[in-house]
Amino acid sequence: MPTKLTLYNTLTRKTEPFKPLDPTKVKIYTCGPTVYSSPHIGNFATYVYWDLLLRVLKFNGFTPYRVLNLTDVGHLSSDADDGEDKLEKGARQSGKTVWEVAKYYSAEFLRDFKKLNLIEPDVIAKATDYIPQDLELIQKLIEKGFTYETHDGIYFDTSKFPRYADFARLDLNHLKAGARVEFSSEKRNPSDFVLWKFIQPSEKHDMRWDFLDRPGYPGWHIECSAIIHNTLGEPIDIHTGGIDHIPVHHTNEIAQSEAAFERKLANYWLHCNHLTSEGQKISKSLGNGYTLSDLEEKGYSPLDFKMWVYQGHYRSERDFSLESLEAARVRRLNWRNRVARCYQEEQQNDSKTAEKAISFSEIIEPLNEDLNSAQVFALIDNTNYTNLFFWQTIESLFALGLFEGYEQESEMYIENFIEKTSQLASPILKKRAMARAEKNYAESDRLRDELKQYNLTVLDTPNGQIWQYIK
RNA sequence: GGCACUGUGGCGGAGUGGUGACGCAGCGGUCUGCAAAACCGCGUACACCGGUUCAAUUCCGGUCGGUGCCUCCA
Repeated sequence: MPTKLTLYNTLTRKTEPFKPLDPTKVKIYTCGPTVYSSPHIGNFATYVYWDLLLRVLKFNGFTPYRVLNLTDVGHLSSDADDGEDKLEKGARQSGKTVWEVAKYYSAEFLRDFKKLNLIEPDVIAKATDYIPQDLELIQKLIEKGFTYETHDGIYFDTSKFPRYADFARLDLNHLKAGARVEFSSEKRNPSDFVLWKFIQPSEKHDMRWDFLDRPGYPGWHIECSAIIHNTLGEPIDIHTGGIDHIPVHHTNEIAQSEAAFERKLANYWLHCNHLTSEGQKISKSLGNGYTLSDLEEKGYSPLDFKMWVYQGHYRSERDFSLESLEAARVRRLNWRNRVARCYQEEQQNDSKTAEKAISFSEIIEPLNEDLNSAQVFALIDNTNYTNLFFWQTIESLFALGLFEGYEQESEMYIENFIEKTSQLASPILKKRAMARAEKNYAESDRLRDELKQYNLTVLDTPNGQIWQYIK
């Protein structure tokens, strides 16, 4: 009996059985990055986790349909007084236009997304492509009386939405006592947030759109509600994001969407925890945190990082270090070599049975319990008898590049890498077998060295030679 | 100040009311031209103090430590 998928739902704070509205189209929305700087490993950890969610959904027979947004406008860099958004700031610092900055970092994000072997979203929605939809939504909220206007923008009045505090279980009274929070005097409630920001005549803001006969730009939260409404439609099945989004962004998103459309926004809310890096919080504003390119320069594949991510649970606090990445790298290398070994064994005797291999229901069981990849990895390591089919299944779930090779120059994954490697190695292995038969060990060792240029070595097993990857 | 999370061997990291997974690192053995792999074996790790219980790492309370959010962030 296969197990049923259960997921931890922030909405109820419980692990619940997953029941989609429509199994043939499971509607998923993922809060994407703000494209104003290079994404770091902490950012990517989340997309790595949600990639597993997609693959586990597929494994359970569902068909996910997933929208990811790219925030290329409108997030303020600091307090409301400042009024400068992060993209504009990035542009000013680099001497580029905001549009160029957004384009540059979007491309970088998508490139790294690919490097991690992540399933491409069905829709990638740029915030700037949804301004009319934002305004439509804001107009609706204005008409319904959820908003008020101040000199600097249109605000959502959170007191008009009684369920406002429910999602994050906020204590709104104590929010007021916050030590670090300063309130705009024009705001009616501390938790009120801006839907649309007016650009003051003295302000420089390259990205601008007219609304109510004045130039302005969207607030931080509106795009997600507008994009969901126009690409998926409420309610959606799963909304994912980082844990930091619970008290503000997602709380506000729910308020906007549910006030406007009077339907539940999402049935399941999944939040992953944050990474720290070598003991320190990773933050864009602090400017710390490795990028995937940093790791590549140190000789690690993006997929080594992926291995590292899946060794832990998405809701745990994780601390990244190069030392633990090295452990993940070696583990992944060992897996790739096990795959290579299976390949060579099955080449030799075409029907190798893996009667002691673990069953697929054993693999899926921990994954179905709120995506416990770490436990599956332990099962995999405990399984001595595997075959190629087994590893293909593992690869379909984790996409760790066990069958592929990565070419640094072209930044492409090479398919059929094992076959190609085998073709390279087999003539050398043949010569070496002859040399060993003649006890010509000098020649045998020379041939072993020759394999190094292909990043390979050779093992002498009781059943003959087997090539293996060195790194 | 408010809210939440967390403390497992050298480094990571699952999990459970009743012999403490797994990876990396380390050690011993079998095997081996060498090497490696493979296989077998090896570590007295569950912060501390109470409580509940026949039994707690697992539940409850407290202490100490760490972290996150409440401000843009995944």
